[in-house]
Amino acid sequence: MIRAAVELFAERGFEQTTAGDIAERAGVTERTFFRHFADKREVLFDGSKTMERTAYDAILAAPADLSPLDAALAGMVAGASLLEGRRDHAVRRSGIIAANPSLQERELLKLAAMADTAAEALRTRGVAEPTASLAAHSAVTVFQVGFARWLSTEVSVEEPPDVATCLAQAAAALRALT
Amino acid sequence: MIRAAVELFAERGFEQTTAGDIAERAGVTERTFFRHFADKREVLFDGSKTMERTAYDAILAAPADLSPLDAALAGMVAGASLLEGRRDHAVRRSGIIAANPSLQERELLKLAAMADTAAEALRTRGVAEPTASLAAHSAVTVFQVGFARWLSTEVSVEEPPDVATCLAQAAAALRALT
DNA sequence: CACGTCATGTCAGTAGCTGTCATCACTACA
DNA sequence: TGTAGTGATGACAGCTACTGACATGACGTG
Repeated sequence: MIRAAVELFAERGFEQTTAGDIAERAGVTERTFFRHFADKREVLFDGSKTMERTAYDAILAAPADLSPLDAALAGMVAGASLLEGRRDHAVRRSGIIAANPSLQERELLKLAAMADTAAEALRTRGVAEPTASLAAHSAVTVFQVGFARWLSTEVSVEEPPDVATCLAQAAAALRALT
Repeated sequence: MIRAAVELFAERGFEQTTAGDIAERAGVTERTFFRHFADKREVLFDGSKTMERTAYDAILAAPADLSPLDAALAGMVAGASLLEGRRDHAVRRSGIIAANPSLQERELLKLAAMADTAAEALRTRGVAEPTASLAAHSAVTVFQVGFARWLSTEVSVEEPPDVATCLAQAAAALRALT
């Protein structure tokens, strides 16, 4: 169903695709579609929970002497690494989301959830508020900026971009702010 | 209509209130409601455009020797100042939004729009990417954290909290991250 | 072979939202 | 004063996202 949805969204656009269309191409009923996905948008955000947990675990597993921001960033790198081998898919998905405000909303909600989870992990590490929230949000911002850069770099210049490298660059730019 | 909507959302909750209910209490038709608001959620985000523009103008008007982050923060303070005298309303609105994920999505979209606008203002000031985006997003994060703190401080302790003060505290905590 | 349970199909219904046309107030201008 | 244009609203039909309820069939377990 995910594959069917991505295909259709890419062909006709998100709004022009009905839930029935996706179900039909996937060979199931519309009702069945809504039993697997809470709503039509959710079909594009299947792996978000996994990424969230991965980041959470990585933050807890980070060396104890890391600063809150560095620990949160380690979580982001771990989460982003999950997509390392699937750049083409990520690019197409990103294009679909960029073309539709309601999908952007959903993406922002997922990122906010990741920030909340990261803050929770930092608190478990003993970081107090509002430092935990600020570090988590900052790390997610770095994730956004670095990830976008990773997606936008041309592959034609045969220099295979690395997610972790892009995030590190964004992190460096963030530190330069103060 | 905005007043009618806020009342009903507070009484029965967002999902339990239909667009027809709001329209009826406001003395208009459901169709008329949707002519004024793009969707049911939008009724809670009426002033967001104004705040966005205020922040944009303030960033452009900020002293030229301010750092990107400080200029962006000046914009946030200017935007937040619009709500200075309406804390009670902001608190009630915040409670409604916190109780509904789809409203949180919309709020995140508005904040992202503010971040984009702030980044645009910074670029106009001559700030390059990705510094502009990072500074803008960081400033919005400070806005979120500081604003939440402003809303959560008890009024009973007769110490009238100041929006700008709350934002300044959050900004200080952000700087302490690095 | 009987039984539970789990995924799916079917059907009816609600609500968010949109297009279209008619109506009505208000304004401008002859 | 009359008339034409403009903008807001009401009325109505229609589509689609999503949900609840019930029936059916596959499958593993005893």
